[in-house]
Amino acid sequence: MPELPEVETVRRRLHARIVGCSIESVDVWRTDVIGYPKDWRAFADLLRNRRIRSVERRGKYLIVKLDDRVDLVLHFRLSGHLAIVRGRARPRYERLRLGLGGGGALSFVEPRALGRAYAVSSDDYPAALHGLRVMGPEPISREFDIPWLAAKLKGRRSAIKNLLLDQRICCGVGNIYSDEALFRAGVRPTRRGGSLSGREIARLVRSLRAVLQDGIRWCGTTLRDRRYVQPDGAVGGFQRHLKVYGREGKSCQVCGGQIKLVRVGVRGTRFCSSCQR
DNA sequence: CTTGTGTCCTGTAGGC
DNA sequence: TGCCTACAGGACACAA
Repeated sequence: MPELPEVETVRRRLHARIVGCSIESVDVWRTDVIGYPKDWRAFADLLRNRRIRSVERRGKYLIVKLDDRVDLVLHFRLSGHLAIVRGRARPRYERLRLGLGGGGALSFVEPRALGRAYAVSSDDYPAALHGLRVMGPEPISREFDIPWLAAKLKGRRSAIKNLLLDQRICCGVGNIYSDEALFRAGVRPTRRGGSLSGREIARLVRSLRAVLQDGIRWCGTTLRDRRYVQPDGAVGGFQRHLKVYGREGKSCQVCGGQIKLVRVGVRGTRFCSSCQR
């Protein structure tokens, strides 16, 4: 499940590989992964014969900037990834393919077909990508600071875990990094957002930054199901550094207690009941 | 405004 | 062995 560190890793790899290439062909194998425009032919027409100028990221969205102020925006949801491929062979679950010339192509692979691709001009953003418009600041930026998070948590009765997953509050964070950040901060995922002390909020801001930066440093988290791989097929390395996610029933590396699995809202949530209060 | 629930989708894991 | 069901997850629509 690509979260901020995974999408950022993909962004860096892709930037080095595809900037300057032109999109020579667009093949849409499954039309329901096209989020905007509604008509997949219009989507293809917007992208064809445009040159790739840069690859950027906002939260979990990957933004490929093209000529003439047209962007290709991708969201991988749970199981999507990109593959740089050569030749005519199609990866399993390829939903969209951009031919880049010289036999190379960028392939959008999405087994569950929940991920989406959008072709938007700058005017289209509000209509096409509401989530992007209301998204909060990047948690690894200066804008995401203690007063800002404190204001967002104030008076909130929802579990802090759910608030961290809210992209308007904490963009780029998903199930893995929210559990890891809460562990590092020593805060129980079930705590009501409004109940956190100033000290706890400060720890949480630091923990979120640190865990996301570590995730980027290790090129993301690839679990057994390989839902996230880099465009060249390489796996990430942060799974070796997870303290709670996927470790339910195992012992806490800090206190030796047993890592618990509970449900917070609809999400499976892992925590250590003695380290996190 | 906030909070909770249902929907999308399909491979995988579990029960029998 | 094989069928069936439940589940995972992020974003969003919608109800209360």
